[in-house]
Amino acid sequence: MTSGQPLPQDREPSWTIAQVAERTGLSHDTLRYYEKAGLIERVGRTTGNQRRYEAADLLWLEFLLRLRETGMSISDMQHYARLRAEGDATVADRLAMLREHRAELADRMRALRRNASALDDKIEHYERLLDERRPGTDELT
Amino acid sequence: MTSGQPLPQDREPSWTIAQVAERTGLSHDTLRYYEKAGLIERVGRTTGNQRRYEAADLLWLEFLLRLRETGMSISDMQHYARLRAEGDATVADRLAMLREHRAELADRMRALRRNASALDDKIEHYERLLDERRPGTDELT
DNA sequence: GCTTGACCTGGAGCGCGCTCCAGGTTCTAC
DNA sequence: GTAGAACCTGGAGCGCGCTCCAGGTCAAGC
Repeated sequence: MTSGQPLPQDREPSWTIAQVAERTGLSHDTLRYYEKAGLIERVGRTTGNQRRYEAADLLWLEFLLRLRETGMSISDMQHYARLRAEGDATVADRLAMLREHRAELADRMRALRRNASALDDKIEHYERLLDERRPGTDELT
Repeated sequence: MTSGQPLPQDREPSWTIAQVAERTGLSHDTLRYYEKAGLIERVGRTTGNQRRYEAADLLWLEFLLRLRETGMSISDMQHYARLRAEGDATVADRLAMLREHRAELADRMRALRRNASALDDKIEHYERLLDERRPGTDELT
């Protein structure tokens, strides 16, 4: 009867907050803040109340970071996280959120491309302007 | 001797702050804030001290908005505006700033594309998941 | 057992980019 | 000339997304 329950060494691997911070690029404070804000469900603890992140926590964090990097606000991520916590019944709602976010992202990317090419024009303009001002450089070589 | 100096009706067109706000999508407060912050050189005034924006002001504002929309911070825009105010001698510096900004923009756009396609995968995954859960819908029609 | 560094909590503070406010002046239309 | 809308200034306030702090507890190596 020593092997019915998972023994300590059978447990899935877990990471300290410092390791997760290192890996995600988030600070300790930000990780704790995300948990306090409800973006992450309460992370498992040691008997001494220290966080131990598991693989699933890391996957979720990576997804959150993708949302953040594509410009989703904390409050929208909170909304998404709440839906997720409610389980499979909210899959359609989450899909709708992702589709809307994706569409906004497409808009922003279009705008960025437009602005980027306007910047390119300006840069080219400055380059020509500088070339014209130092015409001797070439003639002397 | 009545036509040597530009008469009032010869003046170039100008716009009130409300018209510029309407046109740029910025609020009155933001326009005043940008001027106070040194992003815009002091705009011309009526004798009664009310702002009258001219064509050159609008062009510069549009350029600033392009920098802002591509993620440049106010303090970097202040730096750029200071260089511009110093005149042609700073063209090379401004070009360097624009090139760096453009490179950062390219990086961010690459990251956005990566994240966008990861989002697309997730969206597809949810779509399949929903389809599988309601297999009857098709069979009955 | 002790030391030292990592970790905990609740709550205050901060930098950014505006936004709002009070109290006053100017412009426009009648 | 007057009413009402638009504008002015300096400065306070705000929402966001963290970041820092104080005052403690816990864990790992010696």
